[in-house]
Amino acid sequence: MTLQTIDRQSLPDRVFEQLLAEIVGGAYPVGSAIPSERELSDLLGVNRHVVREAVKRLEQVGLVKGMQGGRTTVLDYRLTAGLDVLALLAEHVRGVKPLLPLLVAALEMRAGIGTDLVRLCAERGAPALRAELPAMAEQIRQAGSGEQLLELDEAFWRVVLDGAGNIAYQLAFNSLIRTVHARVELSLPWLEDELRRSGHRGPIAAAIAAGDPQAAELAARQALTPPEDLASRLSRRKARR
Amino acid sequence: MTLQTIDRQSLPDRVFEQLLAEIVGGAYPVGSAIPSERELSDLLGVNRHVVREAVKRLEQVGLVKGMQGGRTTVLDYRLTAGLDVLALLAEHVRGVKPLLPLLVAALEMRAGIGTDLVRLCAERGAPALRAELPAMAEQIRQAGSGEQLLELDEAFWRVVLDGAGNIAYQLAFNSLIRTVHARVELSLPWLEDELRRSGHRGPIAAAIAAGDPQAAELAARQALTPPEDLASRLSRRKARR
DNA sequence: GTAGGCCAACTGGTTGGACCAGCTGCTAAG
DNA sequence: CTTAGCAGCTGGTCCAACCAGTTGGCCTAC
Repeated sequence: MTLQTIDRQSLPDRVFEQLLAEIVGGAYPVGSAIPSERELSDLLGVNRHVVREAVKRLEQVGLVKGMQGGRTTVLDYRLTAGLDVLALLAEHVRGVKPLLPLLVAALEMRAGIGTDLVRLCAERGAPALRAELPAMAEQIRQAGSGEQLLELDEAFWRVVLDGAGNIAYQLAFNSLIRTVHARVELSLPWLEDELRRSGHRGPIAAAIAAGDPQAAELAARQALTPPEDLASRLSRRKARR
Repeated sequence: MTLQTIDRQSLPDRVFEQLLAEIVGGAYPVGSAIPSERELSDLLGVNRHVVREAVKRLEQVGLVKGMQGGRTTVLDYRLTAGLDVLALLAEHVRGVKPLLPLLVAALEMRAGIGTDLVRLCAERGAPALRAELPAMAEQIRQAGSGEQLLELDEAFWRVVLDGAGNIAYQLAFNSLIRTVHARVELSLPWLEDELRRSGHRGPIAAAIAAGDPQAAELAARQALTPPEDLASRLSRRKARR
């Protein structure tokens, strides 16, 4: 038998997930009110403090808005939520149909900020730091495939992020990484494809190390731009499982 | 006397802010533990549930990590936090020195995703939607200056976001908007500058309406790229107050 | 002397119940 | 018919426990 880590979710976590699924699933339309804390407490058989914590989390990520005395109402997350919800959505959305657009959007954004990042890194990264990249790319090439690729690729980008020296990009990258990790079964095969297709980050690393912003940008664009048929390819993979 | 809205912050909000300021201020280095819930409860003269809620918020945004039985320790937010913290940092960081890099980073990111956005919108936005933009640009031109500019500019970008049809960018935009709004006194004058300098979104709107991705990208790059001396200009403004 | 297990004293997690504070809609007085 | 006001909701805060893990030191057994 294979042992696996048991997920020890706290009660508020589980309540949060249920409410999140209900909300993004459309059970509570924008503008409508979710059940009161006491009601949820009864319904879920859990203390009011617990549901309170869960609701507060929803509030913080921008999915609902509560006010003292009034009810807690559902917001349009596309207008109020920050990038952090993307991972939550990817993780808890049910069914492939609504999931694919999320992942494609994340990849598209990764491509956009990725090209900008390599340019910035090539322009202003410290030479010693930039010189590390080719070796890391070589490591990626040798890794071949598997979960280790995710780690190595992330490490590669963290160095680039360091070189670019932009905290906003750094934080956005964390959000995107979390989104991708939320669905490894979909994102890992795609990453393997991408790396194989584009020279395992080699061209990007070389251009940055050489301090050539234009070349780096070009290499990144070629490597990261999601192919036209990405959506269909991802869904085929999913269907094959 | 001029009346102003009184900020009715909840207790957890205020505790959260204090802890946030302490942490980003370096009072608790990465890896160290913050005081226990009971200790904070005593220290701040507030119920444990209140400090608990505040700590939970810190945990959710990725600034600390707690576990049952163990203490709650501080994380390196640059590695663990999502883009949502940027606004929190901008709002609660004290002093101009650490603030400016944050705003410059946000502007840089806005430029990066902005150029990508207008391209996507020009490529795949519905013609009717794209046709709205020139009129909105004209509105911006006529507005001249003032807080209304922020609203009009935001509305403009929301239409572009709609046309680009990328949820990740949409959410990231919300995070950036919040960052900018956190320091209106700095961001508004800069926005006025930018709009005046770049034709009040007119060139961008025209290119998108014409369905010309390359032209749109070029116009956005010219309009949004922060000038070299941005940091010094912002600080001079600040000093002048 | 040291490796090992065990226990006490922390930590955060959860519960119940009470009361405060503010919104909302019904209702009774004008 | 209008309107002031109260009743019954909502979320916000408090208190006082107890449960459930982690940690570190003591203390035994080798």
